[in-house]
Amino acid sequence: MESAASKSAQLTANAAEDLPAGALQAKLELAEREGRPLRVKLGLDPTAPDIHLGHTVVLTKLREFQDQGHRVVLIVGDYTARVGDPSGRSETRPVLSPEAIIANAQSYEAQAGRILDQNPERYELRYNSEWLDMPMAELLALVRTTTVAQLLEREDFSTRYKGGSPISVLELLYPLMQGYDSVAIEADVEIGGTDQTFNILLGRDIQRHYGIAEQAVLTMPILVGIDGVEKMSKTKGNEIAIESSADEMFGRTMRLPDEAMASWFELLAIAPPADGTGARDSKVALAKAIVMRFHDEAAADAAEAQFVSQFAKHELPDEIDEFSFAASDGVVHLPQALAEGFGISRSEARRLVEQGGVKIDGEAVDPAHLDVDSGLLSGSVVQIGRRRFKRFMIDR
RNA sequence: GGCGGGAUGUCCGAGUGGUUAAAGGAGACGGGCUGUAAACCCGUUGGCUCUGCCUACGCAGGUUCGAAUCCUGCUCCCGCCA
Repeated sequence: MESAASKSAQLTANAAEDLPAGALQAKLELAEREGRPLRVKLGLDPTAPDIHLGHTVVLTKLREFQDQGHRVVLIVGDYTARVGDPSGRSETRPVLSPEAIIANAQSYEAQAGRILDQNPERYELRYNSEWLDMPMAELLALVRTTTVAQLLEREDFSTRYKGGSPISVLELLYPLMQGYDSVAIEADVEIGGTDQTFNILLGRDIQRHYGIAEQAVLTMPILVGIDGVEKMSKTKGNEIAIESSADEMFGRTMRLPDEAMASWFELLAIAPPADGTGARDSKVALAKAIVMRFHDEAAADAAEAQFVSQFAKHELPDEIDEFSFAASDGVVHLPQALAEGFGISRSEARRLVEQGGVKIDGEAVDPAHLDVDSGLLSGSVVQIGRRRFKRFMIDR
């Protein structure tokens, strides 16, 4: 049987920090001694309904715990989402309606099932409203576990405080509530991104105040988005959703800056190509591996072929959505048709035409001729830039 | 309770009566180059029935030939002192 030390080493291999040092290994030893699985906690912020690669970094780590026989406890922060987590943000997040939170959580759980083992032996899902919707007296008991000075140690709080930016009491409460989650479910280990380090560590203090064994902390590095700079997130538009199509996954991966590739290979636990492989080929390998993970090998090959034909050879994509346009007098005013077909404004359509960004069947549109014969346009492929295509069909 | 500061376009941020659809930056988008990378160059970035018109600088009203800029009221936000 594998030793706790080697299991621990395996789990911390691509992690950012294992706090306090050795705590994880101690927990693993404890589990062995007591012959029980560890309860490994992950808090979910139910604001974004779609799981993207950034989420999978932590989920994959949880899966490793499951594969070692431990039990994952997902906490849907339905109650805390009414507060807003200020992590890494300079401003307060908007609050969500209870309906939206539940819908998001369900969608999240369904998608998380693609990575996690949802066998009840190894998996548990809880909503923190279950215990956070507490009487005032209990809240006060929670609040007295922590001092303001402790909270202000958190970097973004202290930065904002020093800079004279607002910090609401509600935000200060967030780490306390998250910590109480660990009390409620008696977490042995809590996992999160490095931006959660403070919150997770504070959870230990709170557990101690409640007379519960302190959790081990394991943080994972943050995966940058396809812009190569910012944390992957849907609001920044730099994400790759695990539900997206093979072509989209492939294409979006290819837009990743070279410098970010190494971190993607590591955090997504994809074997990097042999030394000496060129940057572009490495990226292709990365893109294929990602597609393979969420689709299959055939899809990955197809996506690569599609990519090569479309972007290297400048051929049309295999599948082009149709757009039916209405034509009166047998003439179509292009800005209007483009606006309707691509969901942009007419002014924007005009600008694109002027800049030579609009092509009909591969021919750049002449800005002087914005009215085109509807019969000629019908059946043509209209393209904006490199990535947007629509087959225009006359609507009889 | 007292004092002070603020609300501008996707974001940040200039602008205190007149070529201001609003400097500059970021981001984004289009073109060139290319590996849908980076770097670099050029251009665009409120809407429209587009040599012009409409809308826009927290909300409402007012002064003025003319206001994001001045006045009044309102809403919201923030800091400091207590």
